[in-house]
Amino acid sequence: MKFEPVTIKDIGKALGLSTSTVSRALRGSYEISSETKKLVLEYAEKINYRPNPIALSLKERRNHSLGIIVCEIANNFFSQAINGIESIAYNRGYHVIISQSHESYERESVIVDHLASRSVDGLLVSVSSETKDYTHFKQLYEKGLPIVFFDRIVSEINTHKVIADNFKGAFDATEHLIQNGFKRIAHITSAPYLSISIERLEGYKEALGKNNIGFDEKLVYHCYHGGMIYDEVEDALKNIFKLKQKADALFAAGDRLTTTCMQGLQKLGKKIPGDIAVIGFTNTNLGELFNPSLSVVRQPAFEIGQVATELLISMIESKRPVVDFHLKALQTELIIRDSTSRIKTIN
Amino acid sequence: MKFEPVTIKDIGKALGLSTSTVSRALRGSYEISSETKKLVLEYAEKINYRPNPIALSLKERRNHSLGIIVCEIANNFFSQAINGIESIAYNRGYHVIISQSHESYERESVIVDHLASRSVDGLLVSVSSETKDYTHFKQLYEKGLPIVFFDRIVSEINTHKVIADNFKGAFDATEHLIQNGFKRIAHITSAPYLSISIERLEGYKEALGKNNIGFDEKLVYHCYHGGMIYDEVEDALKNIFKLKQKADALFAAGDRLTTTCMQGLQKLGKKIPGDIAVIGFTNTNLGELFNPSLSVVRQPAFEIGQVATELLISMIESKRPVVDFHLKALQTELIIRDSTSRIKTIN
DNA sequence: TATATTTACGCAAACGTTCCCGACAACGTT
DNA sequence: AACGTTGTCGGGAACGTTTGCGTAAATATA
Repeated sequence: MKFEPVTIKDIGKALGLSTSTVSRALRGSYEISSETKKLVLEYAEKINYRPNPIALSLKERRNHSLGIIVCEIANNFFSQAINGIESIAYNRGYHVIISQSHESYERESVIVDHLASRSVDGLLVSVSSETKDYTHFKQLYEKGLPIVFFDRIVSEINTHKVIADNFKGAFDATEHLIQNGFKRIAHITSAPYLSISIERLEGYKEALGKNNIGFDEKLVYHCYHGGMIYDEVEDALKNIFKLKQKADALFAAGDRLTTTCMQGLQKLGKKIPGDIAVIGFTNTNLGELFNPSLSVVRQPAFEIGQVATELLISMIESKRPVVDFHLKALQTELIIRDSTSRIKTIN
Repeated sequence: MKFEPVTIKDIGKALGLSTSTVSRALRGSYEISSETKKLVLEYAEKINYRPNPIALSLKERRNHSLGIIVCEIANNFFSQAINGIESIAYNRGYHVIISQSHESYERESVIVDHLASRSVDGLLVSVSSETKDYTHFKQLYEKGLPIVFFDRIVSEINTHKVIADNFKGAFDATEHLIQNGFKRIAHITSAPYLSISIERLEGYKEALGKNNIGFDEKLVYHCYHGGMIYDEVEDALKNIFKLKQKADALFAAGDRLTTTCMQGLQKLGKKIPGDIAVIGFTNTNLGELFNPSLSVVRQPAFEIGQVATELLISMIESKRPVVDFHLKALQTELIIRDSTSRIKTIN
């Protein structure tokens, strides 16, 4: 099938004008007589003329489009963040191209390449959990492609970064558990080199330390696929219950991780919070429907998307090279429900 | 900031060759000597040359990109469908541009226009719940832009359409309720003119009829924003409980609708299934974590996305005008859990 | 009336690529 | 020796748009 849009040439031909005149008339240039302008405008309206943005992109070397790379859109945090991104982008006249890495380094590299060569004007990225090498980003960035990292950021690239205050969020979650009487708190998190894992682990440790609870490495489990692979999570869970000194609570450090943990615990027949209390970093708004209702640390996903996008667009539209970079950390919200309630009975 | 990619001209200049020679060498044309080819290829590799797809699009009047329009990506059905779309698109060399209508007719028109003028090669769309007028689609379609509708389809445009078997899914859900002893089955659904609403309502009626239960209009409620607006749902729920002849079960006909109903019922303090049994059309995979675990009709979202994409690409790549259109209806899956279990006690 | 200024428009190049066409060697064939 | 082949390569147009420059006619100025 072929789709033949009408061009500026068609208008020119129909009206006996040159393309330059038509172009100028369309833009309302002062050097076109008002009659001609009117003529062109009316005709363009009539035949429903739309400028070809491909041609414009070629000329201006600008696309007015933003590339987004996330691991998965079927993830409450990311779908909310994307809504934030869109809300800003569209207002500023930018289109948005979303791609999913599915936590694969391989796919991420391909996507980055593809997006860059498609001439997106900038990139908004949360790196995949498999990514340890950042040269694919670095190369483009050094060539001048604006990139803003959000959520999972990369420290070795000096650009704007937007995150939730993961340290504080993790600290709050852990301390909440401690205050409710839990002492052996397991921590299931994503790949250890991921910024979010590091930050959240630190917050967890800090809360333990502050409350005079020793840090026990055997209570920390890394699921390299962030909860996307069920067995990874179930294995971690099984290990937790195999410990001689049993864990009495669980802090899950990610959206999918949290829900997958809940599924795993259910499958293993564990009572929450009787056998184990659970709190998770998740942006689901279904937490109150769960059995038991789920205590969560909620990230301001929408706002993170917004802030990141504003920063990116400011980079894109900056005349001079940007040298002053920000790391913005937005506050998380602790929502306490039944999955972490204090155990009343003594078994 | 500026991003200056290397072009075919740069290669030509560096190697003392014309652009045409370089172009041909890159494509491996037979009329270029193998030494020259090697020279060009190696140099291109060295400086990391990437062809500019914008220029290609301009030339070929093809984009190798597909536009997707859905109401919301933060919706289990759609995010899964999008995964299906991507899985096919990327394999076939197409990029995917996702846009959200947020159930607004206004936004939908703008997006359609924008996408079309951005020269996507085709459109995959599930219409917004506000959309009653389809001329924005028709115009483009008649001009030759391939469009495939999925999920919420529009009957008056003759093209490929891919849906779940909504009739059967609704029939199964309703009959399941009936078989479990429920007789006054409320039906909360989306805007009445939406294809999915019509099909599901028909299935619901059919199941009632087959089981000799009279259809009562007062049991059917339309939430025009498909569960996106909480109050709409709460109002419907309140009405249900105000009925003289009380409803004993609820069939919710959408993803967001189902979860929002659950939230509403919780807020109203209703016991499920004691006060009212619930089954919903939803693709959440968290149904078993709910309290009570949720019976659902699951749509093959991923497959729907795949099939729709295959059909779209076949339209795009077809040499001759496509005249033979398919309506594919994929089977739903009934997953029975506790929210519809037979009531044992008599209050 | 001759010259300067304004008004209103067209020409052509450019963005990066492909591809038709033509050119010109170095051959082999009569 | 004259011709046709073959193998390599370059020139230039085209895709749709913007924009610097040129220019003709119309008007204003001297």
